[in-house]
Amino acid sequence: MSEEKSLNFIEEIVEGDLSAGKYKSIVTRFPPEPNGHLHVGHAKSICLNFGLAQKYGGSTNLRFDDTNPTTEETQYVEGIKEDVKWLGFEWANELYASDYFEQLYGFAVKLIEKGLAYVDDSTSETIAAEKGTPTQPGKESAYRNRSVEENLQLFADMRAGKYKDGEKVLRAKVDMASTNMLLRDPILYRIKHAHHHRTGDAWCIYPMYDFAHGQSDSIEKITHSICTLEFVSHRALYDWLIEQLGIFPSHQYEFARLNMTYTLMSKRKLLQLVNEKYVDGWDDPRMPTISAMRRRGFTPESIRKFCDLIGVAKRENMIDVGLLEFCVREHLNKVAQRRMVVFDPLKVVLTNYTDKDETVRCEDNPEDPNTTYRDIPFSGELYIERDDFMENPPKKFFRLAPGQMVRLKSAYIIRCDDVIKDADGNITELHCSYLPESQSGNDKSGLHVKGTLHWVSVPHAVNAELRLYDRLFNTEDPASYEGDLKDILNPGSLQIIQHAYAEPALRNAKFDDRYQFLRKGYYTLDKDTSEDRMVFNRTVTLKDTWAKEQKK
RNA sequence: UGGACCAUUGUGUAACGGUAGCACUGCAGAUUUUGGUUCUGCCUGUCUAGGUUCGAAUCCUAGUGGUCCAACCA
Repeated sequence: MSEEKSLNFIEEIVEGDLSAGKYKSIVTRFPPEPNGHLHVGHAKSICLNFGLAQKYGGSTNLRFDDTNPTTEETQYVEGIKEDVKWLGFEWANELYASDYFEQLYGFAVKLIEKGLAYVDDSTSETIAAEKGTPTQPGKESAYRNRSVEENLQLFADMRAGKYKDGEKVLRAKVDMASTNMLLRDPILYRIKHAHHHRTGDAWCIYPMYDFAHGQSDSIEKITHSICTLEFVSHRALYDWLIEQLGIFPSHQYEFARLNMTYTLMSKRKLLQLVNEKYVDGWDDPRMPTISAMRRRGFTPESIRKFCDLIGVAKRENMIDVGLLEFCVREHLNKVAQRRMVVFDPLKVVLTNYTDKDETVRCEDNPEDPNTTYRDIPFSGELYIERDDFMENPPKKFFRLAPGQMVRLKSAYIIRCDDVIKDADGNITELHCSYLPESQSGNDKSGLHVKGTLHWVSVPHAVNAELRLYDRLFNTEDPASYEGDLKDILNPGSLQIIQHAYAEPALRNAKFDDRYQFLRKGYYTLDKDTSEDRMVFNRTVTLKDTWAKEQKK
């Protein structure tokens, strides 16, 4: 029996509408503005919109809200499409608000004819001043009562390019005294002599969000138009315009956007990080963008799982970034190929090992019942992790120490006999003896050791560069920090290990392969990899209870 | 100081007038040739005050707290 999963409030609305017969099927949309790249907050919205249509048998449009030509670029359109696809969703139609410019113009004319819109010659300063404040009513514009004919002519002249930017606007005539600021004669059209990424120079007037979004929804017969909480007060205008225009009544529902600890979600600030070179582009693996998470090695499955776990509600929230990491680990644990890589080498010489061409067999993924195996070359000179050895170990240190034994993963048990140091007292290598009868899978030693270490054979080791990422900010809520962003950047957010020693199987690593470097973390090949240099990104570390124990 | 929306363990999210549950985190233990995984157990919560009701997290009122609204941005 599968357990009944409770519905979120939007699913309840949809189920209510469906069972009441209000709609036969639903239509949703994901409406990004192509002025930046998508981030994990958008992923929440994507999963919600596409997920709803999937669950209830409907369809979802991808609609670019491209009504502001000065900030929007085709480059972003392409990036957004790639991101949505990568997340695993298919849109029914690829649409653009700019497809509707002619229709929208017609809607505006209709409003003018109904006496519900007028051309205003006021400067933006005047309009702002007359708008009033949340506690004081606004003042009606001197141009508010122009005749329908005059408005029609003026609006046509606006379109014809007779005026300069900012000289005139088209405003709705609603209520300057409304307690809802958005109803105080909102601007519908403004003049912008700017090149549009799709319509080129065909237009010099562009509709505002409020006169494009709801109308586009209506044109596409969107049944459930889902957006974030800051649009709650827009809903009154949304409904008013649809009613006055007498067009298909789409309905808007609002949910709380995603906030996550240690991460910035504002497109403006993310752009700033890119422009001021605090990160290396939109897909720098430390960014919360979809493209960055992809490059870093997150899987679409794990992001979808995350979006499922965080839920959908109207309460402001702050999700622990650890939950995202949990979802990534959970999925990667199931699919990642295990490999051994030594980050900070300490040489181990097996004094009783007589050279033979030996390989040891190791499963690629113990979580996979159908796991494949690979042969790893073994030899008398090995690298282990420097911090897997301690000369004076504390209690419960299950790794290597003088006289102590550990198992080398998939190979033998070894004992540390001698610690070799240079003139300055630095440990340069360890002399150990191995127990031939302790061979992995064929252990007749009768011993059982607490610790198992990863290792790499010195003569067979291949070189790789490792990029270890940590949170970009050192404050839990960077969005609420008011000073300079660079003051809260985590200086250790990127640590590069130039020369790590990897087992030879890694030489065949391909892009999109997911690896678990044993006892270290999950890694994936970075696009900076070239013929002569392999670069791996750390997707996320493994849980490390030993590190936690030590902090106590 | 106007209006709108919101308030459940540390963080999220359920409970639709009838036993406050789930996940993450944290803690303790078992298993483990990854101090990973897996498994078991445990901790912590209904913003406050009134009211309605046999019974309130749920409904009502007031208060308190948070978020949003005065871009020719979306």
